[in-house]
Amino acid sequence: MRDLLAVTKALADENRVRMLLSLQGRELCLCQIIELFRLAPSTVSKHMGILHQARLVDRRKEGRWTHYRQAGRDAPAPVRAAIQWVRQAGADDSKVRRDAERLEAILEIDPEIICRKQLKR
Amino acid sequence: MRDLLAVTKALADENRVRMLLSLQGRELCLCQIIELFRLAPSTVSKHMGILHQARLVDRRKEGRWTHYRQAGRDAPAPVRAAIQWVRQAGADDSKVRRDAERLEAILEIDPEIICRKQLKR
DNA sequence: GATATATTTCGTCAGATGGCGAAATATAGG
DNA sequence: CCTATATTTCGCCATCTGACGAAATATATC
Repeated sequence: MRDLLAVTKALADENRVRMLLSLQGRELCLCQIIELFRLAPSTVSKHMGILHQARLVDRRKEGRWTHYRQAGRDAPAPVRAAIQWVRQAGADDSKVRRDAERLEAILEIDPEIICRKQLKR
Repeated sequence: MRDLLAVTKALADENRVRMLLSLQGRELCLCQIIELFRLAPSTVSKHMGILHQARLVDRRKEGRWTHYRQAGRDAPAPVRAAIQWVRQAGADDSKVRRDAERLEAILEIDPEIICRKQLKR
């Protein structure tokens, strides 16, 4: 029940659902997610922590950067099923689609530059 | 996104998940659910309302009684998928199992008698 | 229609949650 | 080791949520 609720609670927030879906097929570093959603770094970090604790996303640390991606084969079956469900249920949502579009633009920019900009705010 | 979040928020509470799973294969009237979870009638009613609004449960009014059951074929595909997911993810949870056991005992009793008892509290 | 009763709605309260900025932490590079 | 920088942790505040009891609603029965 604890694991189940960790997943459902993680998915019970719009921003977290959109963050999870923005990791479709690729890995993103925190600053890219911050840029995509334009929320405070601390807020995004907390959200990703909640997704991570529910095992919905994997975390990879590389130097100063933290990369996140959707949980893979090693995740528990119910968690993988949950990701599949969200993908289907959110597939043709307009916000999700617009996130994907904006993400394309962000991926054009060198992450180094993105982070510099964020400090100035 | 609204529909998706209605479902995940509905499932982000332990009592609601257990209530949904107590409707496994059968219909229950509100007073039976109240008896099973020993929460205030108003609380249970609100929970069932949230599950209903997310379309996870169907509601059938018969006289003074309201019967609830898991959503069926007419529910949207993502909702049906969500129910399947919860069933799997909660299948061998100890609380869910104990709920099922206690429910068996409650089903032995005439609902009329259950409701009378509840008024006296 | 008056009464009993099953459920819902409303008002309230305590605790959880999401947001932020400031401070702390960790690591790369001079 | 000192600085810059990417991220996390902490403390705070506004809002949301789940719980209850009281009151309102709906319906069966007298």
